[in-house]
Amino acid sequence: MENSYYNVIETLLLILSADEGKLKIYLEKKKEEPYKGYWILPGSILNNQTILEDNAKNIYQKTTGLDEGCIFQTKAFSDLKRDLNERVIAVSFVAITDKTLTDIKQSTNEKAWFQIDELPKLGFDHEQIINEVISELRKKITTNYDDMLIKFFPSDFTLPELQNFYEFVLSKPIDRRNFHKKFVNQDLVIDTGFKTAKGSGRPGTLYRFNIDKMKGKRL
Amino acid sequence: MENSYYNVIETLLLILSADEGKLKIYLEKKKEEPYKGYWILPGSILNNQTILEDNAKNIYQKTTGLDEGCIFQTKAFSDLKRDLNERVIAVSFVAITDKTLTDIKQSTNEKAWFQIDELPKLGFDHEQIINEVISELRKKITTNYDDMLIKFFPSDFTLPELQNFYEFVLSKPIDRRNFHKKFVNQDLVIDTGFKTAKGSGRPGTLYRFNIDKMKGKRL
DNA sequence: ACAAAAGTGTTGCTGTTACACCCATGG
DNA sequence: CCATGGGTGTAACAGCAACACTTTTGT
Repeated sequence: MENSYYNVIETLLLILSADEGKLKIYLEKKKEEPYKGYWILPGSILNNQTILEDNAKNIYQKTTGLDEGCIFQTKAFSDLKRDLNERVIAVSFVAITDKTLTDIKQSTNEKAWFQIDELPKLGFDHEQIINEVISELRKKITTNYDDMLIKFFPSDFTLPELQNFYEFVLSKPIDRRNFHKKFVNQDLVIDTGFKTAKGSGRPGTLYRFNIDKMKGKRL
Repeated sequence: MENSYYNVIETLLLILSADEGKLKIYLEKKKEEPYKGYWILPGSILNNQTILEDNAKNIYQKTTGLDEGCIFQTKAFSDLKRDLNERVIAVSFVAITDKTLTDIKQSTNEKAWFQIDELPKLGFDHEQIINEVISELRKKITTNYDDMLIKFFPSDFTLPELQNFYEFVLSKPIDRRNFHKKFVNQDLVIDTGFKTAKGSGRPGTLYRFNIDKMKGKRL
């Protein structure tokens, strides 16, 4: 590999969702060598007539079938040995999907969702990329920096569900009464009037975020 | 320009400093066409045997003469018309320098420091890049996210000096007594025992950040 | 009736806000 | 002695942390 000012760039997508009180990521199983049988992030090589954002959106669309979505750039990775042959620079993006889109949540032999603390064997440096990006993201979610917590709950949720996710991301437990009080007393959530139906135990109140109060709110 | 999977990448450096209570940026004046006489960010084309971080460090070293420094990656810009000929992807980095390094602060015809709210005529899309990156950074400084405020004050400072910078970045005034109390009462700063010498008016107490208390502290 | 999950109240502490006067230095 | 800039106290309020029991549902 000779010295050159031309570089190969790929876009990698971390498709995430708050599901069952966990932070989950979508991965695909590699069907051919190299890394056959390993899991990888969806991605695509960038051509010089496309901007990074469009490349990321295209992957998102092809992968999930969704047109809209919260997608944002995170970090560029440029280690010389990232790929097996020439150096490929990866620009990572995060896409956040609503937990209620259960149709794309079906696991098959080729694609599946994983809790970010239970990742399978990953190809290339994708494990490192996921860890770096998620580590940054955890801080943003738990402080609601860039309104990141809101983005994971665009539709209705119960406070225990929100708390489970929050505790999972924060990796430590929080007092339930204080958590509840904070959101209700400060009008950060709005009672939809609906309750959860199924399951044992008392049904939970379904809330949604009060965007006006929640935007810019620091947790 | 034909379709290809090879891309040109440049690294652009935003060298910043908290000086005289303002946030300032280092710029260079372009001596040749295109954009002759306009100001631009220092930068360098990336070759495929170098990682982005090293490229940024090299620019920093050549520009400031300093070996060490707080440098971190911010965002990649990939608009098709960024450059005049083929599309060049810019990966921006921020470098924060100590305000006390006054020797590199000397303005010449070719290089100078500007307050980020008083930028000169800029070449390429560098104004847009600066605005985007600084807009993100302002939020981090004022909330001390990623300990960003600390990074701008590695050495001694007076509380009024810190407050001036803070108000400049936040773009709104703060009560002096409350600002003082916050930092002193919570032991976020340590009295060095020294005072400012020159100037009219009562000398100010020189503090430095109490790193243990300040790390992770949210303002 | 019991198991499972959701809901709630009080108290003390800590930090925030709003507000006006005194102190140390140089000229 | 005056101009300039730095340092300080208090009271009302808001949010946070620590604490255990009751309510609603399904089985």
